[in-house]
Amino acid sequence: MPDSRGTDMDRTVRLAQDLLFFAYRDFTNAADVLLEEIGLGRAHHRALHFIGRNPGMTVSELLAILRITKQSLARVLGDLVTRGFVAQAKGGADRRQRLLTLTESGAALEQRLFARQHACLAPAFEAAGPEAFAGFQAVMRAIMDPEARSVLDAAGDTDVR
Amino acid sequence: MPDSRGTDMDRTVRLAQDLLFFAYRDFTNAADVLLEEIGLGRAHHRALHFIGRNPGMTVSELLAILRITKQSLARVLGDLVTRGFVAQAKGGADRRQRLLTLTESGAALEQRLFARQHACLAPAFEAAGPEAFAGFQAVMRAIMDPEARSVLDAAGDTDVR
DNA sequence: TAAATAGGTCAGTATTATTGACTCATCGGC
DNA sequence: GCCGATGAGTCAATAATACTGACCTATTTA
Repeated sequence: MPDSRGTDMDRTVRLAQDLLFFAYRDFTNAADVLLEEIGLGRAHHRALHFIGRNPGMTVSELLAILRITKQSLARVLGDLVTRGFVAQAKGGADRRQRLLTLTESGAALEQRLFARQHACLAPAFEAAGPEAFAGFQAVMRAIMDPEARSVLDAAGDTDVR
Repeated sequence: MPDSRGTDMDRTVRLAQDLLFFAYRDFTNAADVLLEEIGLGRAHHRALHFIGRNPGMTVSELLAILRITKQSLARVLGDLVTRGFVAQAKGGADRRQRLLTLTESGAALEQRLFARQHACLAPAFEAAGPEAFAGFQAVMRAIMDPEARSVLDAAGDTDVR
């Protein structure tokens, strides 16, 4: 006999809190074993993911997406550059910028990490069906702030349908 | 001109990675300002949330849900008990157990934190509509591991519809 | 030329988590 | 009633991720 208090929307929000916690936990866990083998953390994975998704992006752009400080990113990015997973090139238009790309081995690593999360997510989407995915996408987009939505659109995350 | 490589499902999974990252980030951020005022962290919020949702749960059950170690929980739970937000009662059937409940002030605090996330989530669900929410729920349930799904069911998270 | 911007760096600290090794009280089966 | 298993708590050391604040360099722009 759970929460029978509150409005319908209150109960919906409580449910959603649980859904977000468990789904996000298991989604991120999917890549953890591999990350530990390599000796990297989730922060490194996030950086690899977004650099792979937006090749040639600047450090500022990555900072804006991750919403962490320059000093926090420095450690992570330093590790990735040192170990040869990420390359930095001077910007053409603005030579102060460092354009970030994955190296060949960085792309290979990202691919292996991607495979883990693919194994977690793809069966879920198959099971739930395309209409459910459309609803999922609509809700997730509505939850995030407008700036994140435009980042998504800029990245070419058009409805995959 | 983004990822045109990979299968349709590959692109769907890439999109989902972004959706999960941004939505979860902004969902958790919603309560952060209030948490900082109170001098607590997200880990404290998670504990308050699940204790409020499952009153009388044991420490073991909470550990199983959060999937952290006893030592990690000890700090968080210690803070919450010391500051009078959580009460511990000896179990009736098994007196080794400590049954966790929110105190009056704990429930009040959880309510204030809940309000922040309500303000983030409710408008999103209103905007996306009930069918989208159903799809969101189906996908999120499918992403999490079976154990988490049964925790959800046990908590009375029946389809809110 | 001067201010602003992109990026990097050093130093110190906080939060959340980990592993490992214990103690104590209580339960349950024999 | 004893004894191993279990629920909970604790001490100590460490790691990952993040923060603030203060600087520095190179480059762009007004």
